[in-house]
Amino acid sequence: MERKFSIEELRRRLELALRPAEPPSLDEVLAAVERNGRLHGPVDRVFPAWVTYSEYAVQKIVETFQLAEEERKRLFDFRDAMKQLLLEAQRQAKAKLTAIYKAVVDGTYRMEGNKLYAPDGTWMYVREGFTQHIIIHGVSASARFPNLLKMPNEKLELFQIGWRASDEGEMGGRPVMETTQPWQVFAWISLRYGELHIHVDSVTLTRKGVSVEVAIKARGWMQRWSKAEAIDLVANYFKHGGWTPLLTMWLGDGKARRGEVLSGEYKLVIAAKEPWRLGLVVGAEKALVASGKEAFERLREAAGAYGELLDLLRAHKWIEIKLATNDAFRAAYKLKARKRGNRRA
DNA sequence: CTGGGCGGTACAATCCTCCG
DNA sequence: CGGAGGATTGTACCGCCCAG
Repeated sequence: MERKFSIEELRRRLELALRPAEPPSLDEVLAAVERNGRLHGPVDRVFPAWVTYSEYAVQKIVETFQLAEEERKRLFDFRDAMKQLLLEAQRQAKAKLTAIYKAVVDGTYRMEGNKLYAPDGTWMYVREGFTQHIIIHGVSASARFPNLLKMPNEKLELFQIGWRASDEGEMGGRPVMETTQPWQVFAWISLRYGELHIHVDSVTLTRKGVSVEVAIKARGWMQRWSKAEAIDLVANYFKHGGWTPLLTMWLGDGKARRGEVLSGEYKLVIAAKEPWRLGLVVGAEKALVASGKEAFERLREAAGAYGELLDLLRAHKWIEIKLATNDAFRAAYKLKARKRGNRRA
């Protein structure tokens, strides 16, 4: 059944998006990132959450990695650029959504093609069957990100291939990442360091509040692999016992199944158009690449120093690997979950 | 060439129904 | 009443065009 555009539903989502909200605490932000990697909520909560996360990540990176003065400076510049972009995007999003909300309430809006217009010309995509979102215009910046990991080129390339095989795209011959998950920004640019072009792309109205899409182009790298080539490379390395590209591919397109891992069921399932290239086919466009606790062990080992970064980023999929491979971590996690459950009950 | 605007859509993630 | 699988929703990935 095709989703029908409903003005009542739009109004509900706009109210949620514009609801006054306090900025979240760092703990709340990290809890959201650990849960499913995403940040949702009113505009006044989501943008500050992104800022808080970026500040946290940069601070942690500085504390964790040995960096030269110049590299630290670049990191702080990157953080400041992100903050400025996010706050500018927040203002623009708020202004646009407010104008649209007013038009919806007053009944002064007008539909044309895929767009809903407010009287002042502000518009939003509302096409049937697609996500309602506004485009953020002119909020972009150049920045540089240091080479934190300083790994040998051969190892770096293996990680890059995995991202390319999953979430990484291409724009004008350069690698790009568009994401609504802040941990992915840092996990990715650490492997595509150097000159970046950052762009706040759009703000989507979801049932749980808005989400923000950030696009980053790595200007210092050429895109060397097509999607299909990268997937073949991952499969080939894996056939010969290489787990490194599989780790980043799993971070991108792996199925996160925390419940199964917590109940002792260990399966590495990856989404792919041609799943047979990767392993046993388990349902439409899904491959069971490996199973057993050892598979998660291999992924954790393959991470090496990259694992330290994923640790501090609190990436939800990395947490799954840790839950599968670290008994103390799993026990602490279950204890925390139980406490939360008790409080609620 | 790069940056930016516009838009399209495949498919992953999540929700929810319904069947045993 | 749990969970398989279908339906819905959101995101990730893509391409084209234009200006500077």
